[in-house]
Amino acid sequence: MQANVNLDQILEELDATGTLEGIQGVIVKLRNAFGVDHIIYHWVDSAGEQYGCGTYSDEWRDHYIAQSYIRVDPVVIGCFQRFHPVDWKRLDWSGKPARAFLADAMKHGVGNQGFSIPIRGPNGQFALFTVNHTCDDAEWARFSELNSRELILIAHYFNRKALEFEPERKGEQSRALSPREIDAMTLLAMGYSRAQVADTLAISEHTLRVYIESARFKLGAHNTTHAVARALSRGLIIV
Amino acid sequence: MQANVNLDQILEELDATGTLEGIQGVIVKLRNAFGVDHIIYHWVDSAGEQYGCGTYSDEWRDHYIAQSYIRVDPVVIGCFQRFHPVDWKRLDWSGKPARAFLADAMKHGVGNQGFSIPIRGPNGQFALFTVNHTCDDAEWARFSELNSRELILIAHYFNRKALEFEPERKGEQSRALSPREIDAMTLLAMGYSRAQVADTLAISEHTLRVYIESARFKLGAHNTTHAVARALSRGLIIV
DNA sequence: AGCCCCCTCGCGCTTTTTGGGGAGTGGAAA
DNA sequence: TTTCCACTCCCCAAAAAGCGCGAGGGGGCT
Repeated sequence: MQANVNLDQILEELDATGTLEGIQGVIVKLRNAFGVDHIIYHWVDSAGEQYGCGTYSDEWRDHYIAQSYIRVDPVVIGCFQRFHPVDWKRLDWSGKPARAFLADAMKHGVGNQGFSIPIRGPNGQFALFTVNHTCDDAEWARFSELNSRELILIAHYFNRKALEFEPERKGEQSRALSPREIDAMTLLAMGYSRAQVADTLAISEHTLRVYIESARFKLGAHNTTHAVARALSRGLIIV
Repeated sequence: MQANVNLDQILEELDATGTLEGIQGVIVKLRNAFGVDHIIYHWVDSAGEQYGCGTYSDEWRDHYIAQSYIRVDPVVIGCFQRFHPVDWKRLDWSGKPARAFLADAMKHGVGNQGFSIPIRGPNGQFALFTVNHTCDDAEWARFSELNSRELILIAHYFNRKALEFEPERKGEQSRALSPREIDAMTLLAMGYSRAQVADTLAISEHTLRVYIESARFKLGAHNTTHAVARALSRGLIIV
């Protein structure tokens, strides 16, 4: 295990690729460069959709999905509440399902040492970049200390690339909301009732209603809650 | 403007500090090291609370907050929908309020060139790390290309530090939603009416109501729309 | 000048949502 | 074992949201 990596070159190659196969190729190169067992980029969508890319065996990946391990995996759970990269040893493996999961993972060739970086994008996107290896604690500590910064950057670039593959971002361009509509949506998102919003904006409740309906129409929303949700996830309003 | 920075040393110092003043000191050092006009770390809370740290003048900061510029600022709005660092020139400054904001900003000593990095943490936390300067486009392009990676890393470390200071993170760790509550919130955010949600989840509408109320309670929300908005901005659900 | 959009306001009506109760199961943790 | 919590079901009255019909002034763009 040695960190003999030309970061620039790898990031450039990642940047240049336009296919999933290309990304997979970069991952393999990265693994070889770092001299570790596995590198995985794991995209987690809360709708239950997952998209993975990495050097784990196909069996393990399929097994992971089939078992819904994502709801058990301490790496995912732990990283989801953290910001900084985390060593697997510092996670909570005490639960019974967690230990069963770990045993199962090792049986499928997952190494005993791991280092995962949580990454978050717009609209609640969440992903994990993981480096996995088999070695003793001291060696692993040395490795992760040496390379953590490079790995953070690599994780960042991977996610940036992954977001490019996100399908619907470009097609769905909605008209921008008017200032009053933004006010209305914002206050509604803050929990105000229509009466309170109208009062806050110093307009009649009917006028407010017009704004809400107009915003709903522009956003293609079925109801107020939907409109607020869309405005939020499109970044049109900030609460 | 020169990039004569000892990244390791600065990050170490940041890591070692335990006070806001210390962070402020690191920012000033960073600014001097990079030789730019301003460096700002700007935290935007899901409750609308802001917390800033940087070299902008106090007047500008207070003015920014007083004017609720956060809802106008194209940097905030633009970064909120993006993942990768963004040059201010690539943002949409066409709106009238945006231009007024820009003029106001420049009057308060904000430079014409900027480079902002969006950062996201757990529970929908969002922050911006910004480098600001006054120079021509070519020089700025050279600078940002040279330093973008270092800046990403620095932004990452700043946010990590900022999360340590977050007071209520530990106290007000809003209880996570139960699976059914997440289902309910998600479907509501997708625009379904209660009847449709109940139907989709194959439960009675009354039962659904219990979930919604429970979720509302857990999220400290005044009404359903508020609950959905909070769940969204905390990253508990994704639409 | 005409068009389109933004802002503002009115009344009445139907449907949906909400808030106040209460009640029972099963599983997991203390 | 008891005590939580998640999950399921029910009634009723009040509040809120949605939908229909209107109306007019102002600003900007072509």
